[in-house]
Amino acid sequence: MTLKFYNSITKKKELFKPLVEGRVSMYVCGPTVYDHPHIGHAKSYVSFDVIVRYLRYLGYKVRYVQNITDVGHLTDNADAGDDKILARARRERLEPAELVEIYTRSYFEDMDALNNLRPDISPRATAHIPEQIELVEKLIEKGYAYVSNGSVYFEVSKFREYGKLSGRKQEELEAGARIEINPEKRNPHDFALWKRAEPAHIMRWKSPWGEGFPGWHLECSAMSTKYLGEAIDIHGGGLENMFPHHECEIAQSEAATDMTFVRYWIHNNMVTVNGQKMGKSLGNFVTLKDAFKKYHPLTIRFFILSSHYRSPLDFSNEALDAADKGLERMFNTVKRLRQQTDETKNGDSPQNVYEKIGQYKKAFLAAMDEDINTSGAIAVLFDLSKEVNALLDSGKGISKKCLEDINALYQELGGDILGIVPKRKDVKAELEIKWSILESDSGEGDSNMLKDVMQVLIDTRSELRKTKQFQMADFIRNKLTEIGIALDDKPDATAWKKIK
RNA sequence: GGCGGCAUCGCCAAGUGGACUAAGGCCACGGUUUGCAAAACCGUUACCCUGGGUUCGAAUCCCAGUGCCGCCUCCA
Repeated sequence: MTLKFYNSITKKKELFKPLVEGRVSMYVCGPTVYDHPHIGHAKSYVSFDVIVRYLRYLGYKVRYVQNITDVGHLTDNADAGDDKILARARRERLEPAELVEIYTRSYFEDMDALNNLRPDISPRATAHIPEQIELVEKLIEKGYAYVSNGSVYFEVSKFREYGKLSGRKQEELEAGARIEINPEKRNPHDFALWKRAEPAHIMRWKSPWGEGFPGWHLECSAMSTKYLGEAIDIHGGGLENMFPHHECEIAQSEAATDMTFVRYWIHNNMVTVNGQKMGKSLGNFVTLKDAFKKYHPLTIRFFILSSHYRSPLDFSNEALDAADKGLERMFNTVKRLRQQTDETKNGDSPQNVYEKIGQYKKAFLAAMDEDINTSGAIAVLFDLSKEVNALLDSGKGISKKCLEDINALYQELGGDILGIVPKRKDVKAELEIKWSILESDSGEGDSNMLKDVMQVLIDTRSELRKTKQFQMADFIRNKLTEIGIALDDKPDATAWKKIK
């Protein structure tokens, strides 16, 4: 195994070696479910999905935990005001639990559409209050935390290594720079483990310190420990969470266990929209539901994977359009391949084809091994497609077995690992209805009547072409194009598809 | 103010010391194919922000500059 990850805490690419051979424990910070997921979520979770898929492909038994934060972080600063879930629930006149349920479902819906595999465990923060309280108690016992007026704070100065992930030194953290001084804290950088609930605060739980709610870094420490143990292999999340969130997680967990919390920290970069940072508070975020109206979810997945997970990604129509076309090109090849597989009876299985398959596979895996270079891996898939198209064009009789093996390679690399090449469905039906697998509104919507009418038109046009009445033939084709149907004349038949 | 990142063809985007005379996608142009198209295939398009330096050798390392961005407040 030569898989390497860029480890944020060492700032180096490192050979990946899990704690327990053959097993990987992986925790990724999940969404706060107070709104529909946006394209930033897509980038993050597609990136980690591919990491999980690849680890599994390499034979690791992965336990992938991704939390659902259903108790809000605060709206503007760390110490005052409503949390986002409460604010939103109030606005929509819903119970917080109701609100959270709606957006949790929305989240999974969109992640499913993007072809992300579900995490093995999706623990809810509110379902783990006892574990969180227990962790706070432990930190108080060990002298890392103190109670102040019904709240509990972590005393940062007690944890020497605070700052080791983000590179921030405690002395450099400017006191009160953008945080209001909170008189309950001994030091402005101390962070809340448990907050006292004001009377109006609905989401509240009983605790040894009175009624309150957990601080915003606590759930990840508590739940990752519960499901993955005190030391885990991989912790993933967005770059913006490096500080303070992950830094605080390290402090809490390591102070409690005296162990190294995480071996590999993996951070993915952010999405910008037309060059501008996209942020929930900036209000310029694009929800996935909106994006899906314009682009197929697989186009968005492909677009995300066409750059590196540690690079920022700019979401623009031009870039998405380009991705859409690129993906369609790849799909066309796969489709041709599958179609020809069905039609082939017998032929050769040339040795050099198998040699090439081996080379492409090797190049693909080499790219993935280098810190999940999906961009490079996709390039290999395009090289392969060029080769396959040439092979299909060549007219040489290739055996069914050989074509099936090429398809299997697409399925393995583009499907199992990257999740962009759909599984082979009923290709026959697929071809009749739409030749682009990209089309989302699948053929089920097409009535038999439409198919019959199309067949009549195509047959009529074929007759015209046979008798060289090209003007009429072109007239039919042009008229169909105008109403959004494209014709494709092939040597033996004519196919049609709906276009945008 | 502190910490960190990025700058590669018209656009997107890999590559981070030697087979780079720099991958791949989009776009454009030329060709093959086609009745004409579409699709496909072939070909053409970059000295890697600027200026120094290290090295036998740099897009890749170091220094300076310019520009852009992120984090330091919740955010994937």
